[in-house]
Amino acid sequence: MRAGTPDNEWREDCASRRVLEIFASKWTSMILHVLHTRLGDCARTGVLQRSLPGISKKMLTQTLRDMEADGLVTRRVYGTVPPAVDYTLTPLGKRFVEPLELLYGWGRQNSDVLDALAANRDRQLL
Amino acid sequence: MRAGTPDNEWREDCASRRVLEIFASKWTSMILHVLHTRLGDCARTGVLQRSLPGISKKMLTQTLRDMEADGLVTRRVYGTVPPAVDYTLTPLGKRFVEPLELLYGWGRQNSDVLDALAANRDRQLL
DNA sequence: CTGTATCCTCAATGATACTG
DNA sequence: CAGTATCATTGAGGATACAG
Repeated sequence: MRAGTPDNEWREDCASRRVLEIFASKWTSMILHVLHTRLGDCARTGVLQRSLPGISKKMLTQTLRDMEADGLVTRRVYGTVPPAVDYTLTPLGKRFVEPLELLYGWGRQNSDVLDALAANRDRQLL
Repeated sequence: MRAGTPDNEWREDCASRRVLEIFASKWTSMILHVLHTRLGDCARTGVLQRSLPGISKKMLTQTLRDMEADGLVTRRVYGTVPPAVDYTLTPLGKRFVEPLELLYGWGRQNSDVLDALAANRDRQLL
């Protein structure tokens, strides 16, 4: 597959496709969004969890660690008892908020299209 | 989870989140993109397959059928031998090209950010 | 040419309980 | 409070062979 792949914009590593891969994880986009728009780019673990109804402790930590590895957030540990940890959006992370909000903005302004799609899906459940 | 979910923008069915769900499937976005930007909104199965290096016949058909169910494309079968089938982007489908190209456009103009992310990931593989 | 039918694998996600 | 460790689930995606 690698050898036969044409040198065009459809390669696995083309810029366009990589944008979507970032948001492939179920929670990454929501963490970026809530962190930036509601929590001032920085928040403690507990605050994040309460801001993301439905997320489990496991997925929260796991996603945040992945984001840290990607350089999207910075993890700070305070040597207190009980322990306190917070996550801050990095400059790189902030840049990824841009395309995300672009998408969210489109969704908010085009809810009719999304509703039409949902209607089609419901009709399918006959 | 349903009962305890606050009535805010984080509900499973909020408009913003649904935009990303559309592109959750690995091939949907690429089919939309190639169909619109390179194939004049309509193409036969074989053409699509050759335009999407790496896709299997199974995933191609499956994704196209899902898109048809969603009202994104129209499937036309010609009673010829050998059989011919083509898929045409619906008006609804065309509207979903918009946010997709928005995202792709951002990616093309910000490849430096995507490269930075990739670099972080590589560094992680030490 | 187009599509179906199996079988298979693996990674993402979640539930639960435990630790410092 | 923050995080780790298991275990289980499940659905997406792919390989292959067959069919109309």
